[in-house]
Amino acid sequence: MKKEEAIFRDFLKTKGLKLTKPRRIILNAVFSTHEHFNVDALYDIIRKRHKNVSRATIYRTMPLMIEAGLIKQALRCQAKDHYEHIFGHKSHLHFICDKCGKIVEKESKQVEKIIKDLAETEGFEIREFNVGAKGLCADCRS
Amino acid sequence: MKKEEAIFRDFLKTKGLKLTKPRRIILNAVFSTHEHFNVDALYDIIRKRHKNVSRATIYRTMPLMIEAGLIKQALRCQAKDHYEHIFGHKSHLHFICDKCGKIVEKESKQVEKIIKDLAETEGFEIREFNVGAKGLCADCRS
DNA sequence: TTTAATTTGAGAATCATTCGCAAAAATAAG
DNA sequence: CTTATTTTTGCGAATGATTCTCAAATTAAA
Ligand SMILES: [Mn+2]
Ligand SMILES: [Mn+2]
Ligand SMILES: [Zn+2]
Ligand SMILES: [Zn+2]
Repeated sequence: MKKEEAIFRDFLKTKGLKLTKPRRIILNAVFSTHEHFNVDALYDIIRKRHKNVSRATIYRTMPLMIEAGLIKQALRCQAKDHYEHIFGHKSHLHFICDKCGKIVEKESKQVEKIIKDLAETEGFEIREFNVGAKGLCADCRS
Repeated sequence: MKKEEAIFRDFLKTKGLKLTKPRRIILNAVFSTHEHFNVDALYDIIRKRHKNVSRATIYRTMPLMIEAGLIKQALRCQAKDHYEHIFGHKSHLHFICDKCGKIVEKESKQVEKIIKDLAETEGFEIREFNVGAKGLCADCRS
């Protein structure tokens, strides 16, 4: 059993929930990608594998995987929520190109540290960072 | 004429657009608040003043005011886009409480500087920062 | 196998935002 | 002050992502 599956199973158990077949299929789809994804993308991946899971179930599963600490809401693009892995990935910030939609990722321990400190002085408990900027990517500028 | 109106008028002129009555009403509503606002909130403010502007027009005006540099998309809350002033306000980051919805603002020149530098090395031109975190506010933790 | 609790799929319902279009307003010209 | 041209507006319909409802299916326990 893959590590993320163990994490998910354990999380579900603490909530009195079950690691069902559809949930396992969704989990595999989620961790088969290495980019940002949205519900429709997962739906397509699952269909291509000749599995069948309804969109409703995918929608219902995202918050569970977020609460389990496996994924997070990364950004909103084309009116859709996009997610990304947390498990096995470093935190980073996003530069989103308004013109072509491209997303550039950058790491910065510093930014995160500063935000953490600010949160602490405020008594705020951070669950999910959301750091980035919108604008024009290098290609679209020229 | 207030400064923001002059800015808006000048911006519109460069685009061959007109500073109409509805646009002026919306502008006043926008700058009558000093908090984050959404389209419905503006609609209510306008109605209370016995003016009448359709939601469609408000929706159409937001992108104009953004491009004019007067406001920005601040965050998304309860499935609605929320905006805030840029003109006359310092840039800041948002801590959003998942439980009660409260938003705490914090300034940090440092964070902005680091992000700017990262963008520069990437050749990315920033138009709008989006920095913050979601979690639990001090009140909701206890 | 029986039972009780949870989950699922299908489609309907929501709801913010966008669109289409004919009527109104703004601006320029005469 | 007209007339002509362009832009804008309001209305309501359309869109589309997400959520909800609920009966049937699955799961795990007894
Ligand atoms: Mn990312
Ligand atoms: Mn703010
Ligand atoms: Zn681009
Ligand atoms: Zn709170």
